[in-house]
Order: sequence, then C-alpha cells, then structure tokens
Amino acid sequence: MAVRDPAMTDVARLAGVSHQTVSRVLNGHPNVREQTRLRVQAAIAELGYRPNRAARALVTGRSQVIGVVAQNTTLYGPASLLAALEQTAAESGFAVSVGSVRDLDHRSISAVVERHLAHRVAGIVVIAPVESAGEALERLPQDVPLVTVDGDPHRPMPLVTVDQAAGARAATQHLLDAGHRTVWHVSGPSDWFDSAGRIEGWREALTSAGAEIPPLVPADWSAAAGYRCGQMLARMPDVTAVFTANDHLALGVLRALHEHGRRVPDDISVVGFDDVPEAAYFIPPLTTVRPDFGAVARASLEMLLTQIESVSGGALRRTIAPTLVARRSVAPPPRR
Amino acid sequence: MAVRDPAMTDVARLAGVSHQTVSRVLNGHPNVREQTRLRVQAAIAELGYRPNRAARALVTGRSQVIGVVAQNTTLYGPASLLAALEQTAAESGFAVSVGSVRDLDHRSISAVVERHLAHRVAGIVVIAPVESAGEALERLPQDVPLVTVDGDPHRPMPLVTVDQAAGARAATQHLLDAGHRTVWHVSGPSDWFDSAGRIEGWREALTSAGAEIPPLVPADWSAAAGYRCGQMLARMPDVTAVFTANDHLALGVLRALHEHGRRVPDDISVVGFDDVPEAAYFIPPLTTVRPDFGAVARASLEMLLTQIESVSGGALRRTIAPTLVARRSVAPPPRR
DNA sequence: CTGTCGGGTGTGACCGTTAACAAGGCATCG
DNA sequence: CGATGCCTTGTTAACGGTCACACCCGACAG
Repeated sequence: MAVRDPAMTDVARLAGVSHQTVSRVLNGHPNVREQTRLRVQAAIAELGYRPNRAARALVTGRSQVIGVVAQNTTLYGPASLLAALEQTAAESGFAVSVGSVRDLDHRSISAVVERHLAHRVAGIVVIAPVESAGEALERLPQDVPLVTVDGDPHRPMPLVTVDQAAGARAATQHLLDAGHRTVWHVSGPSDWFDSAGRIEGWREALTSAGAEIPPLVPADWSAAAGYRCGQMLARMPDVTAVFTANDHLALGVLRALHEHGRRVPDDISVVGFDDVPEAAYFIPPLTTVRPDFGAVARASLEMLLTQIESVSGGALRRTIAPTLVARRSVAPPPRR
Repeated sequence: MAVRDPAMTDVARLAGVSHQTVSRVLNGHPNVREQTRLRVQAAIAELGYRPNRAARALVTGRSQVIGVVAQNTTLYGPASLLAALEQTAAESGFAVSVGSVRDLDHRSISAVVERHLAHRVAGIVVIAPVESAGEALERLPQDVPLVTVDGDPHRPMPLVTVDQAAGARAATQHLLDAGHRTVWHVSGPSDWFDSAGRIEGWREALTSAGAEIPPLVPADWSAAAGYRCGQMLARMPDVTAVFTANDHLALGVLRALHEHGRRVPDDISVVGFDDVPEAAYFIPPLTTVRPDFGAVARASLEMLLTQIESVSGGALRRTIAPTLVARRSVAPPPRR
C-alpha cells in the first residue's frame, strides 16, 4: 500500500532524461537547456517529487542542518536566541536541530555534540554561557565548524557575544548620572560568563566614577532570588540604586521593595537587563538593557557559514553592543 | 589533510569481522558472540567511530528525527513545550528539528512541513493553535506520522491539547467562590483555539452559576494589550473580578489598575493563565492556571511514537488537565 | 551415522543522491 | 574540411549503512 515516494530516477523517466540531468536542474546547474529544465520541472511537479536530503547528506558528507547546543531554552534569552537562529538559518536553507542539555558539564555537552556529529551536521552553535562548557569544547573534534555564543572570552574559539560589560556599564552609569552616589548589583549565577561580564562592567563604571563599590549580592536568574535579595536591600536605608543582572531578578526586587514600602523610583531606582517584553509593564516600567538577539543570531550564523564554506577556520570574534532602554524605574536619589 | 572519518568497514577490518557484524553489535542484535562483541566495541572505541545517521536514514527511509512546526517560540508556552518535547524525544533517541514559522497560514506551514519531509523525519509535531493551520494540515501527505498540539478540536487529527475550558472554568469558579457576582474576561487573539477554549470555559462557569455574562474584552497575548484593557476596566466601578487569558495580560492589567489606584486584590481580583515562573512575583503574586507542558510533550511524543511504530494511525486524542495555583491576587469583593 | 536445527557470521544488493568522466552535437576557426 | 572547443547530456561509481539470504558448524534427535 505505502508506495515508495518518487525518487530522481522516477522524475528522470517521466521527463525522458537521465537522473543526472534532474540533479542538475535541482541544483541550479548552468548548463541545462531551458526546454529540458522545463520538462524536468513539470515532471517534478507532476510526481510531487521531494529530494531526499538523507541521500544527499550521505554522498556529500554533510547535511544542511545546523546543530544547536543549549541549556534551558525556556529562559527568555536562550529562547529568543534560538528563535532568531532558526529564522536566520532557514533563510540560508539550513534546518536547525536543537539539543538541550540539562547541565552544562562536560559529559552532557559532548553527548549532545556527538549526536549532532552522528547526523553529520554542517556546523554547530553552542550556547554555552558557563565555564564547564568551555572545557568540554576544547576536547571536541576539530574538524566541524563551530561557533560559541556567550562563551568564554578567554578561550581561542570562534565566539559571538553580547557585550555584557558595556551593557552593565551603561546601566550603572545611567544610575550614577541620575545622581546616585553608588549602585548595588544583584548578580546572576557565578559560573555564567554573562554574570561575570555584567559584574565587570558594573565595577568598571563605579571605579571610573570614583564611587564606592558595595558588596556584590549574588543570586541566580530567577524572580524568586530577586525577591530574597530585594528583601535584604529593602532593609538597608542607604541603598538608593540597584542594578540587577536580568529583568526577572528586577521583578523580584521590585516586589520586595514594594512590600517593604520603599517606592520605586522615588526611594530606590532599579535597572534590569534583557528587556523582556513585559518589562515595560512592571510596576513601575523597568529601565533595562536590551541585547539584540537577532544580531547575535545573524553574526553567529555568518561566522558559521564562512567556516563551512572555506576550510580556513580562524578564531574570529564578534561582539554585539546592547542598548539602554530608559523607562520609569530610575530617578534621582531622595534628598537626605 | 581532512581524513574521511571512519566507517563501518574500517571498524570491521580492525576487528577482523565483516561490516555486518559491526552493524549487529551497534543495533544490539542478539546473535553475536560475547567475545566478538567486545572486539568490535574495542575497535569502535579505538577508531572513535561514529555511525552515520544519514546513511542509516537513507536505507531505512526514515531518520531518527522529529520535526516540529511552531510559531513564535519566544512566548513562554511554546518555548516550554518545545523544551519539554526535546527532552522527551532525546530520551527515546530522537533528535528534534524546529521549523519556526512567522505566520500560521497555509503556505508557511506547508513550506516548513515540506522541509521536514525532505529530511525524511520520522514524525511531525505541529504546534498549531490557530484556525488557518488546521486547513493547511488537511492537505498534507497522509503517510507521515503527525500529531497536532493545541490544534482544532473539531478536526479528525491526532491531537494533544491542554484542557483550556477546564482551566478557564476553574479560574472563573475560583473567583465566583470568593464571592464575586460575575467575572470579566480579557481574552487572547480570536483565531487561537486556546483563546476560544478559555472563553468557552469562562462562559460555562458563569452560566452554570447563573451569573451575568459581561461583554468580552478582546486582546492578544501581550502585556501591552493587557495594560490597555486594564485602563478601561479600571474606570468601570462595578468590575470586581477579572480573568485574563494569560499571565502577561494579567501583568498589564495589574499595572493599569495600580496606576488608577485600584488595589488588587482588595478592590479587584485578578486571575491569569500559564503560571509563568515570574507570576509568583507580580504585585501581588498572581493566582493563575498552570498547564503541564511536560505532560503535553510526553503525550504528544507517545502518540507520535505509536504511529511511527505501527502503521495503524487512528485519530487519537489526549487532553491534559491544568491545575489552579492560588496566590494572593484573589479576595472577596469589596463591600458596597 | 545422518538429518535437522539454530546460533554465529559473511556476501551481495540496494537505498537516492552527487561527482567524475565520457560522449555526442554543433559551431567556430585555421 | 578537419581539428578544436563548448554546450548538453548520459554512464558509472561511490557514499555508509541495512536487509535478505547463504553458509558454516556444532548439538541433538532419530
């Protein structure tokens, strides 16, 4: 019952040519007579022929698929990146195969990479924001095109990254400009490069302004953690400005401050990072830093494609600058 | 320079057996002597051999890949679903290839499906929450295993869906139980089945309680729309309870109410849908309805796998019941 | 002792495509 | 007018697996 779907030879027979000619038409080869091309295309349409990518992949050695390694694609950042990556890849005729990984340790990562390699993917994008990922990548086979996103800046791998430090500097500076004497920072998990970069930028801005550097408030990426830290900060009367490592942390902080009767921005100013779509509707609307995920995706794919096309795999690097989005959660500090 | 990576025959030669025996070892075939198996495994390890899935896909006619068709995987719901799907698929040895689609119209959908078909995916999961998607799917080739998620309940296709109506009923009933005379509903986009189901459940709960049915407040899924609707609702003194079609709408509503000085839950109660991780940190913490995305993913994959294994593709259906998560955004209505 | 059975292994064809090469036709050129 | 070349097309051999089948060999029954 289940008839084998048509192959090139079927098309060839119907069009009265050889299968090779069909292949040529399909791949846009120049030297095919217009008339033949039309006959072949008609036959393709009539049979509903669909080229078998698996066969193509077998003979060429690479499939038109890009493998992505990511962790927790539920978070806004990774999810946006993934979506943008998929869009961009599709435009270049590539499919995207995701491999999520629970932990970003060596074993999990190489397992997923192995899976991608078994599929003979054309290239791999690793969204690997933590230390342990970097180690895993160094031991990988060298012959597959690979780009890391938000990875370790100190490793010699092709890397596309959001300029976390610049974003953090902008956020911190924005608060200082508003008149705050210093800025507290609620940071992301310590093993993420994103966190490290944001901490660095925050420190830099403070240092170059000659401001005192308050102790770091460590957290993870969750609103829950933000809430806990917020409760602490709310009790400290000299805190007037807080920069959180992402918007969800900010949300938690906002609520804790609210519960303690400390008004934002009148008593305390808050700045986040990520510009999640809802940030404009927090209470109050959150001033934050927006990374351009589309640009990151485009840069990654571009780097990957040049690696795929030419064998010369130089250690490139691209940095995408984020922009500050000013909203209503920042104001001058209260008068003493 | 770039040496061809090892194939089965290389392993066979090293182990002193035939390529067929290697194949048997790889596929866990029973009739292989223990000693031979070990020799083969040693050879595999020594060469760093990695089976070529493309070749396998070619000869078997199907690759161990599941294609997903989705729109806007940036939204929390789809993103969670996608992640869960990927996890579950990986456990069964399947990879997941995403095909995002900007619009869920016929052309876009079939383009993506075509792409998946060209890769000879083992099955397709369509996250197709809107009307136009359903039409597109009916004209698709019948011979590929396919499951729709949150699709049209009236179409005879294998479908896994969150019981939107039940969730909405629970939310509405929860508000009525608190003492509200009626409940307003801010709905999602009209062409989404999710919206329709939630509207239906809301109406049902109201009807069976003998409550008056206020006019529907139509919106989309964004906090921005919620804010606009909230501004309107805030001006209507007789509104005491609002059920929004998702949490982001609720966030927008919350802020609008806050700005108009209407306290939640003292003056107005609000219930959302989705239970995004941040919902517990809204001001106030949001009572909402939590769909179990993991369960949806598991059910979808299960259905898909049974279709893949046996050709008998009956029109199955699975419905996942969501649960109400009570938090602090609901209280009895203010005394007159 | 011979026939049968089944565990263990090898042989060859085949899946659908691309790459390399060959070959025919026709025009251009010396 | 034959050599040369390009344009167009066909032929054949890979690619790296799986499948169907054949084969060998020892155990065991008749």
